[in-house]
Amino acid sequence: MLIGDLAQKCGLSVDTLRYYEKIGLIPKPLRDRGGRRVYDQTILRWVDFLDRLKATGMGIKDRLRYADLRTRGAASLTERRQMLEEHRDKVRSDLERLTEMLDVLDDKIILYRKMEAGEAVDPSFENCARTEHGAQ
Amino acid sequence: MLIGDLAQKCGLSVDTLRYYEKIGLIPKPLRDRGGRRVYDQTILRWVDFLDRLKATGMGIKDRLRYADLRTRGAASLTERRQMLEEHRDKVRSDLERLTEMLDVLDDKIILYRKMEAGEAVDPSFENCARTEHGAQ
DNA sequence: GCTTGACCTGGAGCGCACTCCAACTTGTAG
DNA sequence: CTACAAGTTGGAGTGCGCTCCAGGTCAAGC
Repeated sequence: MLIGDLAQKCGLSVDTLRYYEKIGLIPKPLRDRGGRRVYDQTILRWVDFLDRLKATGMGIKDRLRYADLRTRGAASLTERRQMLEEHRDKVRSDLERLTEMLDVLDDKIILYRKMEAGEAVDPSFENCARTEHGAQ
Repeated sequence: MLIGDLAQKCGLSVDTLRYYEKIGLIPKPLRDRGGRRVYDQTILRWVDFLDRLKATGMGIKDRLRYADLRTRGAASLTERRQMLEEHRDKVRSDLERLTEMLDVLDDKIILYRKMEAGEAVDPSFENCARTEHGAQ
């Protein structure tokens, strides 16, 4: 599998893959006679997992740290688990914050609908800590 | 309320507040005789709301767009509602993705624990699309 | 043999979102 | 009156995460 195929399969650009290799996020692949990178299937799982870490808000430094641990093999299992546990906790609290915000958004959307309908809005909404109406 | 007080109350730095003003995210406040910015309480709700939009992944461009609409007053209610609805949908799908990822993390952490305990791991995990073990 | 397209490298550039700095003015406490 | 903390400005710098570019090589199809 050449870099273009991998890019297509994992949804990253060729440039991004080379960038990831440069900073050490993905291991250096073998090369063919012509010097082209040749990947095997296993890289796909790794790239996908990296993508999940990224999608859940893990920055490049921590992903690098994790990638580095990974290259150390089984000896780093415990450290990796600890990283994942910390990250999981972070994701959990992100989830809570997001859920909360979803409610705020829903409330606000309902309020806007009412205002659009010309309904008189309870003036106390002015003092609702979760509301920013902005109708000046 | 001077800029330092506001900064403390809303948890942003003085520099960030001035930056937000510069790019148009927050309205230009009145000034006192000495040229210092003087904020009233209402700014707090707005800054908090902006912060929520940011915390839920709305970029600066969209926050700017929203801020701009806000300055137009009631005439922009519908557009603002539409923006919020779109954003809410995005947040909802983020939530789903995050929840899914949480499961992946939990699975992986459990797997790591087992591996740490020296348990033989079902070789089929190699082929589990959601798993990236990295134990080389 | 030649064209075409995918690959290679090193390095520059970019958008976001701040963050810091120098040099200056102003308000307040002792 | 003086010291100093906190404010002001314009502009430069930072870190992240890519993204693009020039100039070159290589492999495969016609």
